[in-house]
Amino acid sequence: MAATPVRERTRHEIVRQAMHLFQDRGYNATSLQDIASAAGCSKATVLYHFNGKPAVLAAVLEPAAADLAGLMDSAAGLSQAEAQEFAIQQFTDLAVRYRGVIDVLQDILPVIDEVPEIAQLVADGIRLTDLLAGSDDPLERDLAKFAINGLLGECRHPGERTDDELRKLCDIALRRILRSA
Amino acid sequence: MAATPVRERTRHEIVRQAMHLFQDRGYNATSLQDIASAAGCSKATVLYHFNGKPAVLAAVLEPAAADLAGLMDSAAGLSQAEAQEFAIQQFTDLAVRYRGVIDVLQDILPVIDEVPEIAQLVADGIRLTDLLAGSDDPLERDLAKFAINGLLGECRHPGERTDDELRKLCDIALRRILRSA
DNA sequence: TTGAAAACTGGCCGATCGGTCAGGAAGGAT
DNA sequence: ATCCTTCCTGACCGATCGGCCAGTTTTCAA
Repeated sequence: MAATPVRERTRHEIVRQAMHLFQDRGYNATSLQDIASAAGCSKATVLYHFNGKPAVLAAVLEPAAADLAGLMDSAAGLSQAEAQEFAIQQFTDLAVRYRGVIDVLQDILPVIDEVPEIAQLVADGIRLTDLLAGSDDPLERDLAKFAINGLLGECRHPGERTDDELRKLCDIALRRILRSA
Repeated sequence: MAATPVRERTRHEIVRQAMHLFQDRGYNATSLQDIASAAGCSKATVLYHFNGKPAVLAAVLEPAAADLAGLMDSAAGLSQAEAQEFAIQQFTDLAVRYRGVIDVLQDILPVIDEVPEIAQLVADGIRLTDLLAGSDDPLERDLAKFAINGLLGECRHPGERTDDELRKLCDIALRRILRSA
């Protein structure tokens, strides 16, 4: 019965269907009409609840962005070595939990800086790179970026791998490339 | 001078400008009009020389695709260990030489199977993954895919790194993740 | 029951896309 | 100079996109 207002029910369904469509076809290839049809409402309704298509994207990414932001807060004050181990473990977790959402980011990368709605997410992602690097060495920082790119790509095609398989793969890959224990 | 027919001169300029635009804004975000304006001709001229937008993409990727195909031929008959070392060296070379072109692929990945014009390039890319894996172990094959994804992402933003820096980075990253000598 | 607020919608708009076509301009061999 | 081929273009087309708005339906507290 839910004291859930009508507003939240529709919003939630729109976000849910948008996530599925963004995963399947990518953000750019998904139209507001596609989202509306999948959610069982009109395109105008989508725009009634969200202030434009980028706002829908931001809502889809919001849970992951919030978790990442919290993760970054928790890492404050750790030593470089501690932070790297922390980042490997937590980011692997995050990648598995939001594997579908991360997939969505791939389609946005070329124009990610033109989407102000997710600026905080992008900023936290860059900070995460620093943590993963575990050092100020430019080479190690590049390798950390390399690792993140690899991981982003590997989260594609959900369903082809179980969560545990993906977790193991991410953990091994990150530790190999970052040369962590 | 130049036995170069008019045809080839215009075609070449279109491909050259298309490559730049695909790099800067991505394939999907580049319109035929953008390409035509940059090449100093009309959109109709672009479509006179190329049978549709995907054909322009195929022409941009053609040199890299040809080199990759040749590389795969050379690898035939090598043992798994030999092939892995061969793949690491040659693919690093290829990535550096065509760093801009590889960047273009990023924007196409979600719908790459819907572009028949570059099917051979895709097929060779998959075979390359097998070579890099150096084993039939599914984990190693996934790690090879992980490495390729990382490398694809790292070829972005040309100009931020010199060719030598990129070569070194790719070599180190591939060897770490593939645990090769 | 009623009336205002919230939720929702069909229809329309301007812009942009890839692509087509009839016909003009340029070039070269004769 | 003639003529045919190659090269090129402006105008146009249908489709689709994100977004907007006037107006209708639904919800719910009073």
